Amino acid sequence: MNETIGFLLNDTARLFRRAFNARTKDSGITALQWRLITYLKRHEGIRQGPLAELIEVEPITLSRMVDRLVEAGLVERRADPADRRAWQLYLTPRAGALLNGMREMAEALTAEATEGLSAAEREQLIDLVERVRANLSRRICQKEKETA
Amino acid sequence: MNETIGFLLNDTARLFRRAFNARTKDSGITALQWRLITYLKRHEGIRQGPLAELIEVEPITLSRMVDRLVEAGLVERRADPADRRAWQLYLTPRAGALLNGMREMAEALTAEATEGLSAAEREQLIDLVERVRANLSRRICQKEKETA
DNA sequence: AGCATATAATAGCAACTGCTACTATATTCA
DNA sequence: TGAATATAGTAGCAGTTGCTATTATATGCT
Repeated sequence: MNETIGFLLNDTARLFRRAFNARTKDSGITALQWRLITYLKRHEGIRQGPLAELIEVEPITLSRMVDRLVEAGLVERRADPADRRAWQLYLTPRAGALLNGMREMAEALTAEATEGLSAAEREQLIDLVERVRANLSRRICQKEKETA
Repeated sequence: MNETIGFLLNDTARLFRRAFNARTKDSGITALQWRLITYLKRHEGIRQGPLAELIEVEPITLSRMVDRLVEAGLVERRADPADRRAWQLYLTPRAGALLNGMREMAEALTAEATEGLSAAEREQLIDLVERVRANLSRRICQKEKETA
């Protein structure tokens, strides 16, 4: 009732993260690192800036996530031949191996989290949250409107 | 489509937090601190452990959040006369003053975030996310089942 | 060519989060 | 009463996140 949707989302996301991390404790990879890797798999060679924009985090946040993944031997930074300021990001073979083991667990966790929801309700949940995300996302990018 | 509900929730919650914090930058209070204060307002005198359980964070997480709020002069720790290990938490008058100014902003932000959603859809969103949260919450507390 | 501006990435700082381990106090039970 | 156990809270460590400022390089304009 007096529960704000923002806090509700935050709580739920945190519980999700916690459950995910508890299941991957031994593999040494966290929920968010796994997510970054799944993005990277579909955009190999991407530079940090565009990747940060893609997942909507600040460049510095991505930079440090990449730091850890490089240190863990899962991601490789290669100098961009066209721009000496930039890095291109690539997965290592080790990351690919990890991905396969994770997918199953992630799907199982998603199933547990949405237990009791019908297929239609799951779709609706995703649809509604996506619309909220789009609203919030749009709001942030409105800084660069005035020059148009 | 291949967007996991967990990551979607996480993203949306993060964007929400970011938007909230951008609006309260000058007041020096963050989204999560505000949330803790709203809980505290309804449970003055509560001890840290029960409060942590209430908002489902680890005791140490709450402990450090309280540290910051005490330092900011918004919360007061008083020794529990019945248990010398425990603290009772109280809001300072300054916190009450802050609360009033925030509520309006929070409601406006919620309205922006749910723009384009009908009243029925908003209710459904909250209902669905609450059910997911309950699933995740239950799953964590299952450690202490076997002794029953 | 040379200067002004923009961009890619990072450094410092701080808040949020949780795991494990620990201290201090309380409770239970022999 | 005294030892074993449980509980309240905290310390250390590490990952995630973003703000502001900075460095290095690229681009645009004169």
